[in-house]
Amino acid sequence: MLQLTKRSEYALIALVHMVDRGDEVTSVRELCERYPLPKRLVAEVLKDLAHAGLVVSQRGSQGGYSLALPPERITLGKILGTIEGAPALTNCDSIAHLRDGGCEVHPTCPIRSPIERVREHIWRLFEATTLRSLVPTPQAGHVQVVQRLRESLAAGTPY
Amino acid sequence: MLQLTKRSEYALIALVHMVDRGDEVTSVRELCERYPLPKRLVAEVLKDLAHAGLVVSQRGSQGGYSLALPPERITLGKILGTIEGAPALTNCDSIAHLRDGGCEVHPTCPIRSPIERVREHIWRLFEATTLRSLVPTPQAGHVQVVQRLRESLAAGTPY
DNA sequence: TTCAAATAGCACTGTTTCAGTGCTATATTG
DNA sequence: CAATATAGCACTGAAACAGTGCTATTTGAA
Repeated sequence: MLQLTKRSEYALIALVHMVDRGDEVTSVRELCERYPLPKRLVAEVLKDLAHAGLVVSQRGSQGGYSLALPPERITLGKILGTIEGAPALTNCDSIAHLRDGGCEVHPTCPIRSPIERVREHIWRLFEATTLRSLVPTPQAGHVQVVQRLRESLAAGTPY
Repeated sequence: MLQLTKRSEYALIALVHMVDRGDEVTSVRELCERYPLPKRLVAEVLKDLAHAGLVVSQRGSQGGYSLALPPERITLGKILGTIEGAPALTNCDSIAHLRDGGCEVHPTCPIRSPIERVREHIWRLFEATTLRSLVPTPQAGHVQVVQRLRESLAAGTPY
């Protein structure tokens, strides 16, 4: 349940790898030599990340991808939003559905607003989680996320 | 992304409705008269909830379902776990996959343990969210969830 | 007793989403 | 020019999901 797609998984692997690489470009070939990933699919994912401005591409021989922003400024929310689309927990608040005239169950639907709060909390977690904090070695990222969550709770917002 | 299934949505609608009903049984017909839901599918969902012990069924005429536990003791985690199966964010830690010898990418996979922490945080949120707190009218539930999250953070667990 | 209303159980179908691939064009380096 | 990369677009097979068909069983009431 609530499973991330393979695309998101590959995106995270690639991005974390690029953090280690620093300014050097990372090619799809390099990624697939280190991890057993399907080359063409990883290429598609990286194209999406480049289109979203999270990575920059260098075409041609010796080309590849590198981070477009420092890893502290790339959030898990932005990554997942790019690969999997806008966040939604129930079908009520999917953008496509709202465009068609809103939730059919609403306003009698009793779970819409409460579940939305849960969704928003998860989304805040994703937006508070930086790419830097996903890299195992430095511990600073984790502290930062906990700090921001504390602030979020202290601000009085439910959940 | 991270969309709940229709089954989970129907389960939540039914359970919230049962909170309002109190000790009186709620039939599938009653639910589908109030909300525009597919009757047979809602019936399947309620059967699953009954099998998991979250609701008790009363067969025969004038039968239906009612909560097997007070709404304070039914968690969102238990509900979603029942309808959608065990929680997993990446494909690495799906139970079926682990049974087949573990993640193919691991141990070179750099994102396994960090993303697992995110998953655990979301799961804790689900387990800290009671059915009572999902019912709009009383505000006590929300306070309770925030309190439990504060305790979780104060205990020093990351995220 | 008979009937109607309800759950129990099981299997099936059509649709959608997803993982992965084919193919061609374009850019860059040597 | 040739090799190696990304850019773009479309397609296929498989899996998950929404929803339905059908029959059996239980219960309450006429």
